[in-house]
Amino acid sequence: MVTMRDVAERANVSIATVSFVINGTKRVAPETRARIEAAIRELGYRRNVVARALASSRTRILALLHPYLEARPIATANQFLMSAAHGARERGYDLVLWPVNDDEQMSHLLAGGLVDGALLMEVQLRDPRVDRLIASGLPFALIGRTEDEDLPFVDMDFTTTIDQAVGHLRSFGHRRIALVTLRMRVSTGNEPGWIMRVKSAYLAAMAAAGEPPTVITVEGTSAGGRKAARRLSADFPQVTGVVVVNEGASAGLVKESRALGRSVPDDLSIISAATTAELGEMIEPSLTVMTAPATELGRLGVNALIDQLEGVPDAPPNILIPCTLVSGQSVGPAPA
Amino acid sequence: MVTMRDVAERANVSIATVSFVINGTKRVAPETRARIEAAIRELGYRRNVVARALASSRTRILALLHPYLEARPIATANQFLMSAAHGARERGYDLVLWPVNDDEQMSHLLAGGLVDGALLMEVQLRDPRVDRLIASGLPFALIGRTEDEDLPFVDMDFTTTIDQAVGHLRSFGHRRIALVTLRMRVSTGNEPGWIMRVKSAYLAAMAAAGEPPTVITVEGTSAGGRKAARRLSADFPQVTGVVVVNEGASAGLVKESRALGRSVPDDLSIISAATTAELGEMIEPSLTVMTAPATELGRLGVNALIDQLEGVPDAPPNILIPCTLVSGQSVGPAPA
DNA sequence: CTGAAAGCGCTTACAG
DNA sequence: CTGAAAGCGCTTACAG
Repeated sequence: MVTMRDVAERANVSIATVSFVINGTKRVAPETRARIEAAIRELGYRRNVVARALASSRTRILALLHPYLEARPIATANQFLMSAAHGARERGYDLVLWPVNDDEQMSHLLAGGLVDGALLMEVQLRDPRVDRLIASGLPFALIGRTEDEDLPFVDMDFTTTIDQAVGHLRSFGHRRIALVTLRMRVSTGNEPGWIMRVKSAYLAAMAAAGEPPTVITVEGTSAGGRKAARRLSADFPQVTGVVVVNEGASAGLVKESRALGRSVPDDLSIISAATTAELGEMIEPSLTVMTAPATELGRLGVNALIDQLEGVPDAPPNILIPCTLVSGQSVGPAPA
Repeated sequence: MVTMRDVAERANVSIATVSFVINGTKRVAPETRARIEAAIRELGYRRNVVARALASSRTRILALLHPYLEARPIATANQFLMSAAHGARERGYDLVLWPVNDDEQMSHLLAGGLVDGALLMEVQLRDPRVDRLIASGLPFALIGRTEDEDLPFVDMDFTTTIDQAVGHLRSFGHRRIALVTLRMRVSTGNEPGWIMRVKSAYLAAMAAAGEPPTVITVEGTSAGGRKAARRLSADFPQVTGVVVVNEGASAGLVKESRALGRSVPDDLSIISAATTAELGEMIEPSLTVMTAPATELGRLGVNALIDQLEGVPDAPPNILIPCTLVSGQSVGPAPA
């Protein structure tokens, strides 16, 4: 292994000077710099990240924490990861996906000193991970919001998204519009904050429209989606439009509705929000979707975190971004 | 931050002794150990992972490298990640997903000293990453195989999988059976090794059956799947059975076949291999799938890597695991 | 069974 | 503009 010492010897300087040119932390005479850079090239030197981390007490590694990786489809989560990783790299950081499933693993990660900061996805209304994060003193940013919104976050703009989804259906003449969203098998408060926010936005939109609301929550699986279809058909036959905010259940909902003899979109119009266009295309008929702003959120989230780490003075305020409508074949005129 | 020194002082021992009890690396008198453990508890001490890494030149961090995260659906990749992460943790390691997209990032990762080893997914026949890995001296294990199979790997057993898929279709009376697999936009040799292996296995199976082969390669998207359906319908109308090994294209293939007036499975039977059951359920009709052994491969891969790191003498030989058939509604008797 | 000390490969005041 | 040196928080021969 070639170390900074090797480079220093070859360039006839001290290791401090080598460090200065590598990091650009101090002015170095051009000729000296050139000699050092040549030595680095010739030796193929690469700075040891671990030693640097110990000496500077900064690792420049950021952890992305996502709790539900095994449980549900996560088409958007990968977009988020890649976007955040790119953003991190541009600013000299590595962002890695760190599987963390329990308290012990969380402690290990937080106390180990291996990451400079954390990006939390699927934030819950009352999120014990956030408490730990705060207690540990590790800088973090949230993708999503807790109950109180005084922590640094970026998030989807659910109000705008739901308004647009409902508005889109209403523009096709639909009046009875249901919401199908996610049910978690966790205690109240431990569910992702977006579920509550989606419901609120939906209820507000229906109130504004003067129509009665219908909320159905099911698991984020095809089986969950089928269950939702049966409930809609059996208990709410008047409903002609559905807003789904449940990535994993959308396919099952469409399939089972059709199996029950309800044509999509002739009998039932469906719009799936907070998902990807590619996922919508997998379904028959291709879903009208509202694509999640995963790429934008990834960048914003990681930048918010790094701003914080680097003490950027005018860190931007918390930001909300709505989903984007992509028309498919699952929305049509309300049946007469 | 509470350090080992703090613990040592409180327990009236040297930091060496603290280190010994934390790591269990040396016999320590029971009373001393108890005193130290009490001090650790009382101070809430957690070992600094970075310092440990520098001192021991081991970080106990493993990187999972996956090149195509942005490009294609990766339902199985997450299963793999979670399984490997669990396996790593049981042996005292952390396994993280490290987004690496180019040479520079690869060098950074390999030379930085931050990871003890790497697990490579989507291995190509001639994989430049493998060359770099070898050159860097970093231990690694492959999920998949390069052209020459002399490197440590675990992989799917494509021969058995394809034999079973073809056999399953033939047991329903199908004779003309096509293969739909993945086309990469990369130069030959740089494509994932499994593509070639799947083709070979398929060709061998058809030869054994005495039937002419039909191979169609398309992108791993819904659009790619639709294209495959059109080609099948237009150019190979005699084909009544299809084996798909292209996770992202399976939905499009089914959709477009039906749109072309070909019922699944009445006119066309489809079996999708190397995917997940949940993905199969999203499609109408639910696909008969062969689920990828992602969980097993994750464990085996990470164990092979750790065995190597720890110099386990009888490291198991390379292992191949076939997919598992899960019947859906997409396979039926061949049309008369 | 325990400790003193060197060392892992860097960064960073401090001095010149 | 450059260098000598302390220090980051551990591990690990070595000695006793």
